[in-house]
Amino acid sequence: MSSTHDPNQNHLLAALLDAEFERLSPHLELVPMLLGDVLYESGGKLQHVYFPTTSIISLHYVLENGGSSEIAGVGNEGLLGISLFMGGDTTPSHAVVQTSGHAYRLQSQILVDEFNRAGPVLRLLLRYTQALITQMSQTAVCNRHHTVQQQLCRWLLLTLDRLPSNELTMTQELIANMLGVRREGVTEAAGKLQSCGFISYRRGHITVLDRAGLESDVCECYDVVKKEFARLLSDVRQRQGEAASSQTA
Amino acid sequence: MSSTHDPNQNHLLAALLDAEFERLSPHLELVPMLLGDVLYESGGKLQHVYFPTTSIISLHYVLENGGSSEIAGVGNEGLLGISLFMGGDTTPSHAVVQTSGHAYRLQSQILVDEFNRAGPVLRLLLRYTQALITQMSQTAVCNRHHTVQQQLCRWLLLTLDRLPSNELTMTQELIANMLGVRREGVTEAAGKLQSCGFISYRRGHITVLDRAGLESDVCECYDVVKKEFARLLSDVRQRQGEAASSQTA
DNA sequence: ACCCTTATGTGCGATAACAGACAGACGATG
DNA sequence: CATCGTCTGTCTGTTATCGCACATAAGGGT
Repeated sequence: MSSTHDPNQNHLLAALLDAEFERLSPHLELVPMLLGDVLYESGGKLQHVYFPTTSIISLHYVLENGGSSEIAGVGNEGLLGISLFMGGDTTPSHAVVQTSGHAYRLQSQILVDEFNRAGPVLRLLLRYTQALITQMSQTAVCNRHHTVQQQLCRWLLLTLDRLPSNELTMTQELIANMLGVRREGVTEAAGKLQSCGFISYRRGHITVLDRAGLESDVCECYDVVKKEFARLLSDVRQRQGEAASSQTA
Repeated sequence: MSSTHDPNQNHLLAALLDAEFERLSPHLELVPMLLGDVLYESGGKLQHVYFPTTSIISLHYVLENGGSSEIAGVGNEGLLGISLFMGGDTTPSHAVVQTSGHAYRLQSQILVDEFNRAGPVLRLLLRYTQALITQMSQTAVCNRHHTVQQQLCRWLLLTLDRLPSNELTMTQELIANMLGVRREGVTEAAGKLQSCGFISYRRGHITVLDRAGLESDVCECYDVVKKEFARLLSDVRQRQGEAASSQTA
């Protein structure tokens, strides 16, 4: 990874047909994404859509009392900014960079114009949106029925799938904000995972040592989301059959 | 309500322009919807899309252990079957009739064809889908952070907004399934609301006596959802400027 | 090498919701 | 009017998570 950047690192961009890619390509702008960057707040209007390559963006809702929960993450499998083409321009959610890295961005209007051609790009983006809906829905059920530890496993695995390495830079406090639980709850759950040998961590860095171990602890929600993404998006990897098509984990 | 049925009772159908409505109208079929009817299960394929008029449909996810949670409701403000035009054909969710009544249905292909014209219908349906996304997201956060009683208030108000009367036919057991909590939890919360004089109930029938009372107990989630629906869909009430445009409660 | 910010560990009590069991009471049905 | 299935009320104990307070430690900056 690292030094060379390529739009194909984003699965949606990689799935475009040549004709569509050629139209968009001149407008793609590589931008660095830094941990904590706020891309929009509730009701804010996006100037760009972002196609992450090595970064991960967290979509979450914030309550009046300060509580919050992540409802979905956006990594190299997707894009940030669906409200632009869905027609609402804004959403009540917040978008924050959860993992530093890069993304390609596009002026909103460029994507909207392409969407309005009502061709393959529209169909691809709508399929992605449906996969995102599944992720949000499953998160809702998971919030209700599963333990913090199960949810931590789910979150770790979903994050891991979007990263090139098995190490993530992330404090337990931030994870707690994502999951909408207390920091101490994450400390406890992470401690158990570490004593099982599944992960090891030190001040803001988590290394996954035993992916299978996490998978044995995770709730079904992880699988549901992964399978739905695979079903909706795996067969659209159309252009340049090359590169890692490891969508299904 | 009752004896006369009119497609305009569904806000989405009412929002169509004359030209689009004329195309779809001959294919609309009025069907009764009975409490408990299963319209689809996880992965099942819909033959029709449904535009509820006096019925309400619950979308929920079911876990392997039998637990479940409603992630959104669909009443006269919307339609059931977004996965058909989003491109996935199916979703992992279940759809069950929550309140008996009627709906207009349309052969899937008819709606998909209309959607593919990429005209006003596409734009309307996508705006509705975005509103639905907000509802799902807010439900996810609400599941995490708010008490059963607050969620019961939210659910009662959202249901009430879709009904012509202030009485709903619904056992506490069914409500518990919707909210993803125990039946006893609903009994307790409903008991408090009754002793406050906000509602009264008897074996499967709940009458809302003091709507403002419920609104004073509800969490912010109700307002967020209502306002987002109003923002996204109130200005699309295009055809026949008549009728109750009381989208905003 | 030191300090000092910041991340992590841990120990309370409090609370909301769960799990299961059972009593009572409504109201449809015959 | 009597019966019986089903809905509702309530009790017990248990558990997960919260909320807060504070101790410890890691590691970057000067």
